[in-house]
Amino acid sequence: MADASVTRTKILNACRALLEGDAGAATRMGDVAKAAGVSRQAVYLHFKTRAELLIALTRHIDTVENVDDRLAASRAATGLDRLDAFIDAWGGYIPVIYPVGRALMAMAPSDEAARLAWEDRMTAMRAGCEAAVKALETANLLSGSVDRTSATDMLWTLLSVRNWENLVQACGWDQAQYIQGMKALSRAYLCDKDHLQ
Amino acid sequence: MADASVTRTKILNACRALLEGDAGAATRMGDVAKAAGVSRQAVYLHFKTRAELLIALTRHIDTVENVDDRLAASRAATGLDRLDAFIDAWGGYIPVIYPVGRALMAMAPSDEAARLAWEDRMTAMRAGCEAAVKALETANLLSGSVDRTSATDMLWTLLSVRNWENLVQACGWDQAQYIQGMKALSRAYLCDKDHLQ
DNA sequence: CCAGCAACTTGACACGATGTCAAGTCTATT
DNA sequence: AATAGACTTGACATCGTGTCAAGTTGCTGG
Repeated sequence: MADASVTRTKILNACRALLEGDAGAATRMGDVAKAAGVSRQAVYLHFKTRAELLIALTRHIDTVENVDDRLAASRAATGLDRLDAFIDAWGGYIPVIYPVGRALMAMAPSDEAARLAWEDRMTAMRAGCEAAVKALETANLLSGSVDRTSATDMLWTLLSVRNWENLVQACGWDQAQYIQGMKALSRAYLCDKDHLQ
Repeated sequence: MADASVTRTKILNACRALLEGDAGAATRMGDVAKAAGVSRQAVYLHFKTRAELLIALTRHIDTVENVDDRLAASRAATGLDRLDAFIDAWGGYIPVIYPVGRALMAMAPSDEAARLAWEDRMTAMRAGCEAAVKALETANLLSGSVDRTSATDMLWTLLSVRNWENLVQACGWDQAQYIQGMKALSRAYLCDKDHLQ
């Protein structure tokens, strides 16, 4: 399939490296081409638009970094463990997709395709939040003062990439602190105080 | 002073109206000019760049909407009341600056001036978070498991415009729900469970 | 009354990035 | 040797920002 083309892969890898570098989200199509050692047009032959390139890159990273495996662990757990496992899995994946995510988020206001693609990813992540909330509910750990939807909304918001960005990038938290903080935070909000161990 | 110029004010008001309208953050300099009933150049005579216009608009809104008065109430309160009052004040102000903030945030990745200006505002907001945390600490209500800085970092993150955007715009919460949710959330994280009423 | 200044208009233009187009080159395959 | 596919080259359209220069209008002080 087209996904296996050598050039295509070179472009994706070059793009990823640039997004992780100093230029970051400002990376241009020409920069990608140069870094991949191909012409600018070659990039357009594989990806019709910049948004398409970035979207393809998220999928490429998902594959290379095994998102599915990462998230599998959380699906096995129940109760509070499930919440923790999900935060470990997703929270641990954020730094991985962050560079592309950042670029995609940056162009979202002006590019419908980018916006939709990122929105889709976030909707998928929301399903994980919902499952975690359901697991809490099943274990009778969900606070009586929040319904399932609000709980999901809130957890989804708390685990947003923006919040990771703020804590880790702006506040200088390290990854472990972030994970711990998010576990404590969501637990504090979602669970009844007296039900906690 | 220049801030009083009729044309300048017309431009600011037109810009604000457009940012609050459908076009939103995509509002162009030409659109502003047209809406203000002046030439595009007139806009540039008053504001050197788009970023400068947006920054001036935030200040204009601050004045018109009395940010200072809004925040004054929270400065009088102590303990848990201070946290609540701050959330009421800041949380109630978010929808007001959101349209400009959104435009400023959208251009932040590519425009240093816009980034710095928004960062400054957020730093100012952080001071309010820090004061609220200090008030909790003074009242001996701050959880023993968080230090003052992490508590401030977290509260600052929770009260970010992005989180408001996510809950209110994406999840469809109404303003009152948002305020209530944030109060419950920050209280749950920041305060010791047994110290709560 | 008019000289002069300040604010605004008009229209052209440079720039930087995306995306398009057409023609040419290179190479593997048959 | 002909063909097809992948890539290159270089020109070009588009769009928004920001700049520039020359004109217009209206107010004001001498």
